[in-house]
Amino acid sequence: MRWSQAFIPTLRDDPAGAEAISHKLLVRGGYIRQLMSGSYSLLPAGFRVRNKVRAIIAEEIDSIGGQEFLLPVLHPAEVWQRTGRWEAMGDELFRLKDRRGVDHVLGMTHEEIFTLVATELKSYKQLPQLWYHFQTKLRDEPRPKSGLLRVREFVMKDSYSFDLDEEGQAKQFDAHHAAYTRIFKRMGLETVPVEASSGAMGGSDSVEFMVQSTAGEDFVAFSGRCGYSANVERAQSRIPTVANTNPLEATEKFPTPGVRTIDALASFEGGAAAENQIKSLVYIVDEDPILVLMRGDHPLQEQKLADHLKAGELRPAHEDEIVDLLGAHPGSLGAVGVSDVRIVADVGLQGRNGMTTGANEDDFHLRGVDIERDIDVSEWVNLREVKAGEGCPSCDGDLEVYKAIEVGHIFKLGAKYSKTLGATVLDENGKARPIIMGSYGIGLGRAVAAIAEVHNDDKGLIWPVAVAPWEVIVTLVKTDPDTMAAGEHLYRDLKAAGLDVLLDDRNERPGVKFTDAELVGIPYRITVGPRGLADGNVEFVERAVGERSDIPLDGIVAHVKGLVDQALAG
RNA sequence: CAGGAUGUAGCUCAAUGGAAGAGCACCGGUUUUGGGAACCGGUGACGGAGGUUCGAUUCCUCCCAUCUUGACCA
Repeated sequence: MRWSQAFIPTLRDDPAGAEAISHKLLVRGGYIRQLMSGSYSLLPAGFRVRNKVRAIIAEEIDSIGGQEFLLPVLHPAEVWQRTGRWEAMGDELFRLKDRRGVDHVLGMTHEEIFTLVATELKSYKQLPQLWYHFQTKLRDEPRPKSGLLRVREFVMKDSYSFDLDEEGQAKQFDAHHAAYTRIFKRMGLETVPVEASSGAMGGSDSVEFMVQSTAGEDFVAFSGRCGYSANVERAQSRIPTVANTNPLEATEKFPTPGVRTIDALASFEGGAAAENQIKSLVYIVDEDPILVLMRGDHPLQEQKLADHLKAGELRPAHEDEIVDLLGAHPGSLGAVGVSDVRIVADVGLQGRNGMTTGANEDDFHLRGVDIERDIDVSEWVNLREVKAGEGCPSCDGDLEVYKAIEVGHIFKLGAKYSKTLGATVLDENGKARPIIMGSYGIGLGRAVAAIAEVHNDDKGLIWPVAVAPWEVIVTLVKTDPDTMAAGEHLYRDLKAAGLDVLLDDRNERPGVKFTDAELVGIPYRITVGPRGLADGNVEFVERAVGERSDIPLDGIVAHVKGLVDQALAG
């Protein structure tokens, strides 16, 4: 490609309102342009990067037996209604009607449609299967942000495995795990696989591939000693046990005028330390209220609650709903004497007595509460969100918590979709069995952004060779006939060697060209000018290193080719 | 959906209740250049609808859009 003919609109200024480094640099480097919130056009350079990411993924998924499909984006609502996700997905699902008034959805994922195709599988002899496609997903995100990191329209590689039994599915899951590790490594991403919640996808085992980055939106709990890693949505931790104090024969109601918070009760005369309080939270789960109990100083991890309840929709109850249910306002709530509401309590409260909690009467609390004795707990669940500094659950080290970008996610789906959509095969005994499935996703744009987020400096992007839009740029420092001729020649030789080359033949000041090359982030630069040519040399710079060296013109192609091959070999 | 912020030229930003400016970009010309050069000339903007006012880009209301802080996901 000749830069003089190329559309690579670089910008001097950061786009207004951009926070994430990848967002700023991808816009400034001429890779992407925003159409609207959460929707970006990929410009030629951006498209090239994405295609390299795509190729790496396709190669690795093919290597574990993947077969590429292309399934529709427009789906009949009826299929989503059959699996219950028409309701479960809520507002995030784009819905539309056709001219006859029939409901349709724009696919946000493809479990349903792939499963439908899989209903043609009839015999265990046809299994296992591994199917995938790269397809646009549309999600009406509540809040798109950070450029390509969180958008409403994006291309995802999603694969789906089909097996006769859990054992076969486990193999495919492990194969994906390994393939994902290779994929991300090849594109220059250091990932950590973490235990995760499978959320609305519905599944059992679930592993997310995380890239540590302050631009990320997930929090990962990590033990440097043993390597334990888990999304805080799932993470466990060890905390010191709290000894019970002040047990009472029976609960005792006492006035607490104006006390509405844990802190206020802790500092209130006759109150109790946060660790000796029971925090009572009311949630509405798919229309029904439930009462959630936590130790006063423990935060609730909502996803843990949602996972436990297998909830579709989960939200804190509104104040009027709370008053209707318990007869008091938030700040004076408790579970003592409550019998007609499901009560889910955190395991951190098990065995506790002498606790203080709201009396379900404004301005009154109860002390001396023995949880097992006084509260009708329906189930004990781990609901606490871990904090940095707490003990690792699998070694005696401490946990740290860092921000991360989720670049890949793999799930075991079991028979959830095959059962409801009728994807069954006959086993050796001629008995129909629902196919056991797994699903595995990687967002292309997000991967590109994650790479950009990690590989940059104050001058711009620094693409790993494997995903760079061009592997090498030839910068003509002057556009006189001799330099042009030498540059053109070199350009042809580099291309003949199989390299992706960009020739900067623009009639611009050298400074402009150097700065642009650095912003765009091309890994290797060859500078051609009259000065060097007089000695038979060109100048060579590796973007990541920045040091210039003179290399004979007749050896430069082999030099660069060698470096590129080495980089691609990993 | 709730809180906060912002909407002025292609981009990044100013100013103003009374004829809207800059830098960069772009077009024409001079300059022919080893780290975002100079000069001359030129094109080009007040998100939308109401309201207050003699007069609104400015003040008010609503709408829309974008960004940002909280729950979903690749």
